[in-house]
Amino acid sequence: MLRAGSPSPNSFTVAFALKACATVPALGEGRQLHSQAFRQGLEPSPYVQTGLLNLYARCEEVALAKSVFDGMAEDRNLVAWSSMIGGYSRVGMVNEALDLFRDMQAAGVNPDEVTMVSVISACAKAGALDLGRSVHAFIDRKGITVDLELSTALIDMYAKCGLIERARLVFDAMVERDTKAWSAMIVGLAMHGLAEDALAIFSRMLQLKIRPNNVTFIGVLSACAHNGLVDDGQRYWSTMQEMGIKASMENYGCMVDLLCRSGLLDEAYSFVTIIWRNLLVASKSSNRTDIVGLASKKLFELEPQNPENYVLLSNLYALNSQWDRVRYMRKKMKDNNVTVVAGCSSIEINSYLHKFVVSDGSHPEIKEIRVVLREIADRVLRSGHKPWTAAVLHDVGEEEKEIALCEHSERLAIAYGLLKTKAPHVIRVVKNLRFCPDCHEVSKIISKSYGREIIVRDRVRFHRFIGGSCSCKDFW
DNA sequence: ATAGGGTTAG
Repeated sequence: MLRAGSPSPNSFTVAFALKACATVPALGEGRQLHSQAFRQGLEPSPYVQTGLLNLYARCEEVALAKSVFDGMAEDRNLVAWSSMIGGYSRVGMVNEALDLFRDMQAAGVNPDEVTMVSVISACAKAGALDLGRSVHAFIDRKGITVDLELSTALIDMYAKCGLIERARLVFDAMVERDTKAWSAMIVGLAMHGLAEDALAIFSRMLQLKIRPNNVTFIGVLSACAHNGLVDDGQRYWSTMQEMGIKASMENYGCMVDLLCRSGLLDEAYSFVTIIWRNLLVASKSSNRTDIVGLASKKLFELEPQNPENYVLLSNLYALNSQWDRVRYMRKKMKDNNVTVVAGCSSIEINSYLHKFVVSDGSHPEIKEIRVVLREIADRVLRSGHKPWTAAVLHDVGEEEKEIALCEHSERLAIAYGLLKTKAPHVIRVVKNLRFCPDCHEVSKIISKSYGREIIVRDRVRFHRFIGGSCSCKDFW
């Protein structure tokens, strides 16, 4: 159209083209459209504005989205607010999303079900149960329609926040369910180790002729993996092929996991050679140094710049007290100019999320937090644990321990929780860092010495520690 | 004829 020279695009044309870019998403093309719109003088149109805002929000360019949003000043309507909140939610900037949600109400704009999807999904990402519950109450109070998408977001939120029963209630109340809704429920149940329920739901889904997709099978296969159902898992894998559903990288990963957990390491190895990293994770506790060596070699050949590989292998060595190798990994990272984005733990107190990263001294109450860490260490020592375990809980001088273990984000978050919350007795910590070998052991010990329940959620599922007993099915 | 939303292993 531009090449033909006529007709000239108008605000409709640009808005539609922007939507296309947002859907792909295609940031480069979108930016060209932005300048095109500017040259054509179409930028002031509210539809072009929200088109641009949404383009940047969907491309996870929150700074750009925010600048468009700020430029809209008086023209901010429901769509603009929702799109911006969705942008923050998408990149995990939960507090920003929720602040904006409050600003929106203060500005007198009433949220609708689309807005609430982003808000609920922000709570899900954060594992913020109290917030999520109060937002759900808000939805009911305002009479906002809980439609298909919002129900799915609620299922996901309750599942990720640990209330699988509530997730189930939302699912059961739905009048219409599509593939994503079923998948959210199945993945949620799998995450909680409820394989039987997950598989029952899946077979109901098939009976109702709802077509599953690869995400559904992630739930199904991980449910099998968590519960040692190798044969079932392999059967579902065939089902997936028979249904013509193309396996994603994650699906392959589930299979490797499934086989490794049942001790079938050699089968996993030959199952698919491209999933070297999964193999590396799974061979952590297998003493198969041959597989560890080969997989890490392959990994570094394939992805020399991916910090996860270095962290994973470093933690693996730390777990086996091979400190010279840990040091070597650090050096190798430095030499290859690889930097790690620190893992983050967060804890929700009075509807606000406090985030911690490893060795982070920037928290305003860090002094008090360190006091609690020391107090925890004392208690742990008194309750008969090895000095080493206690040393893990607060800063240690010895280089080796320091490398692997000092002031983990999770411990900082737990200490802060103990500092700020007397009741209820449950501490919920959300953790992003993967491949962390010692966290769950330590959480269990802290839980026992304080007689308080600590729930740690990582990307995998919940680990519940109650006074020393552990309901986690395959506690490492 | 125009805008915003949900599920993804370890």
